[in-house]
Amino acid sequence: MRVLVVEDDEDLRIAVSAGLRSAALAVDSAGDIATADEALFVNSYDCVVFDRMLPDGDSVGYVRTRRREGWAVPVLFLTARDTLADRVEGFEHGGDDYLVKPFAVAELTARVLSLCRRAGTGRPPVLRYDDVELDTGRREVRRAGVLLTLTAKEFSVLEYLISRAEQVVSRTDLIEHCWDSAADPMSNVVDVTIKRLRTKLRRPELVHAVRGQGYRLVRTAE
Amino acid sequence: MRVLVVEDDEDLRIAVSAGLRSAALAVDSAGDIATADEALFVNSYDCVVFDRMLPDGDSVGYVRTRRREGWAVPVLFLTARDTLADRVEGFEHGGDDYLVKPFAVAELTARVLSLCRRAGTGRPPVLRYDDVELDTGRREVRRAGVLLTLTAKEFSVLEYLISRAEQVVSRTDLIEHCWDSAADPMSNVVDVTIKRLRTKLRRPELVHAVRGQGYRLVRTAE
DNA sequence: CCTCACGTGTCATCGAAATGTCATCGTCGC
DNA sequence: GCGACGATGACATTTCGATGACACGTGAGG
Repeated sequence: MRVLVVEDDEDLRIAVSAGLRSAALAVDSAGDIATADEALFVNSYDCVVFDRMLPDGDSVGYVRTRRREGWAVPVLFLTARDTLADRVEGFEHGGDDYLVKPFAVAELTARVLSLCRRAGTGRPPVLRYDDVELDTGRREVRRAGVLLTLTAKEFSVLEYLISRAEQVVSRTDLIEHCWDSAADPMSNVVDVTIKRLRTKLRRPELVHAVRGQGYRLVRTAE
Repeated sequence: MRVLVVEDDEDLRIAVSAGLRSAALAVDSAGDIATADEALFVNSYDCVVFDRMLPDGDSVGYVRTRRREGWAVPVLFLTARDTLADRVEGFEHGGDDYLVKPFAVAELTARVLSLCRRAGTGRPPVLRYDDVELDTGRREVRRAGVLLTLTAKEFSVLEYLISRAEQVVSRTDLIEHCWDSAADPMSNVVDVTIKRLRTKLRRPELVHAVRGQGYRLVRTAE
């Protein structure tokens, strides 16, 4: 799960990013609409957190424009109390949410996670593949009923793999969805993470390497 | 994102193309099915906008034919109100959409973007030829239902052959599509790969050599 | 403030699998 | 039967994933 945070106040941006990261999300951030627009163009995000007022304009207007083009990524707006009134403008449509400043980072995190989940349009909160169960809400993984302790990255990678069950997922896909833009696409982080995941799953064949293409989950009946 | 617009009315074609370009899409256009077919052959598009009636035929028929070959690019049809009735023919299947003339360009743009996105999320296509099934998402190939383990090159070559089913494909074509530019066009890599592919398919006659021309898939009516 | 545990990323190495090269053989069309 | 071209098997090379060791940063707790 990858999130973009757009907020001009640097302290707040850092705090929010840190909070989201601790929930196993990959976070990029921007300080204004122009930078955000660029990031949105280059990467794909599961959710965007927009401060309402930014140095180069009102983010609601920006989002509304993008929506007309068919853009559908869920957005959470951060509003100052005095701008609260015009929330009825309807920007909470399209599965969006808002939060009034000041707010608890934990609260924001919960909402962002909920938005990400909702984006999967009816995607069940507990993903399953073979004897693996991944509870997106509790952030728990069980294999054959046994609870495993996965790290944030491992969880995130497994979640993505399950959501694309049986399909081949390239390293690039994984880097784009589970790491933020600071990640080096040339390194073998993905390999290493997969290896650690395999070890913890205690069933290495489950995550199958497709030479030159990436990885895919396979039922081990083969 | 790259889109092909097929429309015989030049004014409309220009208007539509301009609208789509303003949404940051790369747009090519054609005035009839023949030209469109050529463009589709040469390039790959994320979406195609087809006028329903074209000087050289009904585009629905064309699309249906291509679909049978496993072609899966999403299509949006532009229909005149009086042909609307037969939309129930079912051409909106396979992730397709239609729009009744006259329409707002903004509306069209939104739908095209939505189709492009959906294409990304939807299941990747399964190509078929005779008793050979090639699942591009899982990177699996089955013959007569039996799962085969092909290498990346073999897969890529087979994919290309199926996408050009029954057509003669020259070695040069194959080198250009399945190898990177470092490949030596004088070597016999292609021959060797074809040989390995034949062996794994356990039905050598399927990939038929056309002396001096290249290779083609043939149904073994023998 | 120090230390320790943990998450995460980097690197070097190893070995298997994939790919390419080459020499030789077979066969198709004239 | 001849010659060109494709088929084939053996062998060489390259590529890529797996793996273990290690490095760095951070946060909790003493």
